[in-house]
Amino acid sequence: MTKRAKQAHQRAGYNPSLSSEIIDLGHLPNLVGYALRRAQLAVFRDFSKTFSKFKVRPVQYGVLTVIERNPGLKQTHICSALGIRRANFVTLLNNLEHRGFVKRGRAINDQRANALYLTEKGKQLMLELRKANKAHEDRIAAGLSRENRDLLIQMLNNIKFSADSSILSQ
Amino acid sequence: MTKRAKQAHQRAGYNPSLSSEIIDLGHLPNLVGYALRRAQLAVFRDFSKTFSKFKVRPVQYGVLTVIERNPGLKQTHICSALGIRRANFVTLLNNLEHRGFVKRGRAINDQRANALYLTEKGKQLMLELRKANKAHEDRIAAGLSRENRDLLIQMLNNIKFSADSSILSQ
DNA sequence: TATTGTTATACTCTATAACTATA
DNA sequence: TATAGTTATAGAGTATAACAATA
Repeated sequence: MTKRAKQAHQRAGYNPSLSSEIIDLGHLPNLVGYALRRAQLAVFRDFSKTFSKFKVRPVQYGVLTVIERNPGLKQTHICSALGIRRANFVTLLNNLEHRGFVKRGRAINDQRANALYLTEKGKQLMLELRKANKAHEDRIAAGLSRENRDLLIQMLNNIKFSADSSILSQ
Repeated sequence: MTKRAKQAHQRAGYNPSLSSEIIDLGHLPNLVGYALRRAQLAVFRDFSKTFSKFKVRPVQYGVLTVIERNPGLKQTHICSALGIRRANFVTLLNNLEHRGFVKRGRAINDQRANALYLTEKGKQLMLELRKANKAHEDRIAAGLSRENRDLLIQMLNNIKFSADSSILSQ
């Protein structure tokens, strides 16, 4: 790290010499919620680093994936599947459309609705994103056996459904 | 759900009749990052519901726990341990102090620093919060055996450290 | 009456810069 | 020079309300 970068970190409040090892976190490290939050932040950060050259955030990757797998889907359906508010989805989609990855078509049976498709450019992008995502996924699961990785995902899904059955209302 | 509540949900974009089961999410459900995000949102929501009567959010519970276990700690140390920016910690702490749970004392060896302590009211609150947290934790781990719950936390910590060694810089 | 997409808006979270007082 | 706490501020992310066009 350069001296300049170090000074920037200092101004922003980053102090690498302060280890949390000397501080008693009590039962926090043994709580599922705490472990989840820290893990999610770490994974999100690795994702951002991996996808920064594409200017694609996790939620955008999710949206592109769903559109690719379900061409012609309405905006509301995607919102429902991914837990995004209709209102917030508009800006997100505008961005993907302006960049030429997604196209808003007219739905056949409903003049109110848009049918969403990937453009050729969007399909090409997905080829790149899938490769990047593979590398990202391998990295964050590096310390896990195949069985444990599958078990982890199964347990996470189990938590999701047991703790909140109305996940779509977020 | 009342009709009024249902209409409020509708205005806000919530549509319970749209199940994501009919939509192909591709590989998303099999990605650690996606599963983590959904699980974390669900756990956060259960936490908020459980702690709403105390007006305590997850990060506040974390801060109170660390202060309780390490009386006299400086603000910077808590920030470092929990991954909170110094600047953002001020407002958070002001809130806990104004409500009478935490006290800013003067540090003995450093006139710049504050030494943080729980007040009696804060200690009493923690008795209640620990009970609420026990119920919350039992609920989100309801579908997991003791061994699997421990394994889950171990795996989450493993992800955290392998994906990002500079977690404190967040 | 209800739904789809949209705009406007507000609130929380997170991030950086810069200041002061001390070290 | 560096650190502790603070203020100001800007950017995400997420929430609700309300409207026009259409069902």
